[in-house]
Amino acid sequence: MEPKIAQKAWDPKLENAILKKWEEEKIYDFQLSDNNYTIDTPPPYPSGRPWHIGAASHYAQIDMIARTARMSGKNVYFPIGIDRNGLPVELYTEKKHGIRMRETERGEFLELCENALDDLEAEMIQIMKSLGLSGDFKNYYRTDSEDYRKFTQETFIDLWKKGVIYLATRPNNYDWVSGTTIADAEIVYEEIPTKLVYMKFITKETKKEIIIASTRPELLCACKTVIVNPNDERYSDLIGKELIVPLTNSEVKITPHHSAKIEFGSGAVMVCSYGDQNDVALFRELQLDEVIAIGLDGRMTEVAGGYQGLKPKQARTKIIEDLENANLVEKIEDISHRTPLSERSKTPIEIVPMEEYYLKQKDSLEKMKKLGEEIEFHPNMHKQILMNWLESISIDWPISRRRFYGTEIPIWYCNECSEPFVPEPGKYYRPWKDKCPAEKCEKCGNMEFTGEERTFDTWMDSSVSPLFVTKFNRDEEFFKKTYPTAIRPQAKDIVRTWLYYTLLRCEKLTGEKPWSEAWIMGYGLDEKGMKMSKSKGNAIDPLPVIEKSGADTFRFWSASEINQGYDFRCSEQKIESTRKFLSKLWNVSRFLSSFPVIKSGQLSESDKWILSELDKLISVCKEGYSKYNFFIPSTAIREFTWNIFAAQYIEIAKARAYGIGFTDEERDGAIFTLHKVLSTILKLLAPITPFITEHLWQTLYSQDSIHEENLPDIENLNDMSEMTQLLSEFNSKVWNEKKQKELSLKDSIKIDVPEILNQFKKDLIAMHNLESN
RNA sequence: GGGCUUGUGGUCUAGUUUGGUUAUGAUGCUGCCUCGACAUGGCAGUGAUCGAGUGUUCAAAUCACUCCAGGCCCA
Repeated sequence: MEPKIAQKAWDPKLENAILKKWEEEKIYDFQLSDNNYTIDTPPPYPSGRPWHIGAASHYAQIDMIARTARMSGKNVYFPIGIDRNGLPVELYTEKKHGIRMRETERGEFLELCENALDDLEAEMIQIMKSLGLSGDFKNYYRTDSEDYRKFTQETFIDLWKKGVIYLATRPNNYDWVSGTTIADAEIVYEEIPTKLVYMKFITKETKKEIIIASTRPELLCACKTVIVNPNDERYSDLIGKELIVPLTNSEVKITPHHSAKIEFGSGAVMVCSYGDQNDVALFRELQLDEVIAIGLDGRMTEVAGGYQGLKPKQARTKIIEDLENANLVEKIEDISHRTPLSERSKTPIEIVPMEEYYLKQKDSLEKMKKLGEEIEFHPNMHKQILMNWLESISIDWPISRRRFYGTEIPIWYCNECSEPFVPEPGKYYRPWKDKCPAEKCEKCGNMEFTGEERTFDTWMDSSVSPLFVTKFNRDEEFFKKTYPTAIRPQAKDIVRTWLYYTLLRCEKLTGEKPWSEAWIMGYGLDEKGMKMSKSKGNAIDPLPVIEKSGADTFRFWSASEINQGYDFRCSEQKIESTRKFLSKLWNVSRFLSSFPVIKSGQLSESDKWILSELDKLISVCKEGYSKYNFFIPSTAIREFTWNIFAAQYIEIAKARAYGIGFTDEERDGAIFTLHKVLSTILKLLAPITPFITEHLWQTLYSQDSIHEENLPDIENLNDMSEMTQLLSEFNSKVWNEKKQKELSLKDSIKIDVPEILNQFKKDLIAMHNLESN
């Protein structure tokens, strides 16, 4: 009989037609029911070309989660969104157009950002679609849409009213030339020659001289402690004693701290507000009172006494002079110092306390730990990232940014008394250009307002994704039936940001956890295990890879090569070689397509054996799927299909399937079993490789989509797995002997079937053309 | 500098939780083979002192400690 499948290999080009069919038949459309399974899909950020191949792999696996749930009988809600707020697009736009954000009119700059995002987004959507994501593309959302930003603002207003948001002045990176705070990403470091001044401090009790080296002597007035390494024997008897600071004559304590390097300078370090980021950390850790020595104008403040009004560099020259005149300098070394500069103005940044908005989090940490305990993590080890982070949180969350492309903070200030006005929720507010909705100030009656120019930290937007997709505050029934969502799939590098902030915000807004499970994926590295980056030139563009090898190949590679939660290496060669398995599956199907699909037959012992192996496979796969660990089913299916089903069983059953020397009932047993095994394999594999399984399923077994089927159930058949190795050893033995005697495989040979394989004797004799006893 | 994590044939990977024959599978390489699904195939072979060291034990890839190298996040 002619095979129904004519082509000799799986052609990835067939994927396009299948995609189109799925779209036309709307098989993944979501209708609200009582059995909803909501995925809090990560909205990817279009930060530049090409998209990260690790991210593409990540989304392929998220789709496997959706398909697994769907084939387990759940009503899957799989929203698709794009995250579009934040710094990267601003930097991308500045570079692309050769402009500067603060020198460009705000509205104009926002438009350029939006256009850039549209371009990058189009490519990401194309990749997600061609990967076969069964998500809701028709209603995909953007975090910079009016709707989403309105929602972010609403949740902020809610929290403002609850009193968990406050303004506070804390140290920030500050570029006094362009008058703005600087994100860490905008700092560049340069080696700059500077003077290391060895100054004489005096112990209060014994009047002993202690030498302390610093590159920032102008900050003596802001010195609050001196640290020494606890292992530094020179100072061990001075720990806890007081020192007199030169010139200012204030008193500070000597504190032990591991960050003091014994070999640098004199080993004793003065801690000032703020010489560098280490000072900030120490002030926080040791709970010191900060002194503001440098103001927003970039000049020394009144605490600097006689140096007030000077720029730090001028003050430094002057203070060194004064120290030398007072004989308070031991020596001065010329050194090269790694200095943080503003990328923009190329001037050294200062760390200056500035007023920003904060969201309270310190008082919620115990609650967060409890929720963290309740959420099931896949793999469980990554729960530790969250727990460790909760242990180390020491300040509240600063949520305001002095940037343009983000959700605006919806606040106006009275020009007269500075009283803040926070509007009613329900509208999208842009205070930098919109008129204040209030007629007059509630406090003083003044009618003039100034809009807030700052935007939110981008995590303020992303952290409400589960609330946005479940229509919190906008569709009560929908929300009730979809929240808390089922699962949060995400990458491991943003557990401390996205996962944590989502937990925090959702708890504060709803009192509940946002999801029951969290699924954490590792990071995609290059083939040598190094981080991929455009500058290193080792980034792999996923689009051509998917176009060449096909989405199923890419997906099967992702499933079978990536151990759950661990970092993984990406190599084009590896991806391409995965295709061999799909080819094997195709040809097995092609062979079976020459036999009719029948409902029953008389099962031989070999049929019972393969069905018992199949039963074991089902149980292994379902166990893997229940943990959303696709490595387990993909490798188990490959092993079974290739090395047991194709290599052993098909060869054993082939002669019987052709019916030569067997009764019709015996023949039908083989044909029935062949189809039963293949159709089960296809269903088991459908969540991982949706295209080829759909094509084969519809060609061989049904008009309907395989993705509307359920995963097969085990039948608890008698375990015959001890036969598997015996059969394959016997078959190898026959094949080897024929080879040694230079016989063709169809030639007859005299070998006895061993006693233990007696039950398979008839099949084995026909298979090998044995002249047997 | 701190926290978490990884290190198994040329390459990738299973096994480490709970120590126990000859360390799993894929890929690569070599040789042979067109036998009625498949040369994108079949068969056979090659190849690992399990990152290094020390310790515990009758027994260590597996447990403990130290070191080296990579990754992620935070300074």
